[in-house]
Order: sequence, then C-alpha cells, then structure tokens
Amino acid sequence: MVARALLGRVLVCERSRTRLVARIVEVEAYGGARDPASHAFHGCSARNAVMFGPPGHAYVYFTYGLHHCVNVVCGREGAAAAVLLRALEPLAGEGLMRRRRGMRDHDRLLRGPGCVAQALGLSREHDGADLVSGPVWIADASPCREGRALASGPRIGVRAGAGRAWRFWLAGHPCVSGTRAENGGPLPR
DNA sequence: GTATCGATTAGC
DNA sequence: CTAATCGATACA
Repeated sequence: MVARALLGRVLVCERSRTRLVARIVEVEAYGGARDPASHAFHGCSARNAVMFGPPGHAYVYFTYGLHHCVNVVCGREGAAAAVLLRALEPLAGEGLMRRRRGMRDHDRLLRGPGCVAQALGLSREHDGADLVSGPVWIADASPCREGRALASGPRIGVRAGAGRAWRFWLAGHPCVSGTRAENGGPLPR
C-alpha cells in the first residue's frame, strides 16, 4: 500500500529561498468512491477533481473554514485514491516553519494535517501540483524509519468509514499526532 | 432556500 | 469543551 510506503520518506519544498525538508511520520489512506470517509465518495467535483486525476499530484483541500490539508494522489487515474499527510518531522528550514506556525516547539511544527499545510505554506493554489517534478516533491530515496516499527489504527476525525485501520505512523515518534488512545494503547511515545 | 457538519486546531 | 469560519451536503 502506498500509505505505508510513504512513511519515512522525505518531502522537500523549494518554493522560496529556504529549502524545507521533513520526514513523513504519519499518514492516512482514503479509498475513493467506495470509501464513505473519502471526499471522492460523492463523486467528482471542482473541489476534489484532482483526486480523480493521475497519481503523484497534490490534492489540497480547505476545511473548517480555516485549515488546509495535503494529500498525495496515489491511485490509477479515475481511482480517486489519496494519502493524507498527517504529520512530519522537521529536518531543515525550521526557522521558516516556526514563523509560519507562530510557535517554537520542534515536535509540533508539522504535527496534524492543518499544521502540515500551514508550515509548508501550501493551500488551494497548490491543488494539483506535481509532486514528482517539484518544486514540492517526495524524495525517491529509501525511507528512513529510524528503526521504528509501523503502527496502524483507525483514522482520526472520521465517522463514516471508521473501522478501517487506515491510519499509519512510525511507532513512538514524537512528531506523531493523536492522543494516547488514538495511538493505540499505553506508552505510545 | 435554510440547517448541519466536517479528513481541524488553539485556547480556556 | 468551545470558538473560529467557509464550503459541501442534507433536507424542506
């Protein structure tokens, strides 16, 4: 599954002079038209059209009137499958991320899907961006999981389609979002 | 048309 | 627990 393959990989953002680099530590998979939790469940629209396009592009949506969330389209054209980037570990460009986020805590700069988009400066205008050719891309290098096990559990914040354990994260990583319960039992980090 | 609810987050 | 705040969806 693409979601698991993304964990430990590195996202690079070269949209400004400052080069941002971050390791993907938590993701959620969304299955397209047959997944009731997916934005694609109700069919193609202006908002989610990118999901129905070719893989390797960014699906960026606006929600709750104030947040953006970033997905990687990963299914064949028409499948509308996507992986939501829920949390990353800052590796380079922390100064710019801190400025955008208005906070200093390293572990929380990219913790939570809304925070990811804010720290990276991504919004609806980046909807459809090609994540292979850049300027925002996912490095093709071997994923570095820092020796951590892969954990999985139910997706956060979804009602319909709960029951599918389609959230994946690096066990015990300090930058992963969610509560103790959501991270699967005691001693999560 | 109006009502309701989000793939959320920060703050009390 | 709640406000913030817009758009998509549900319903009359």
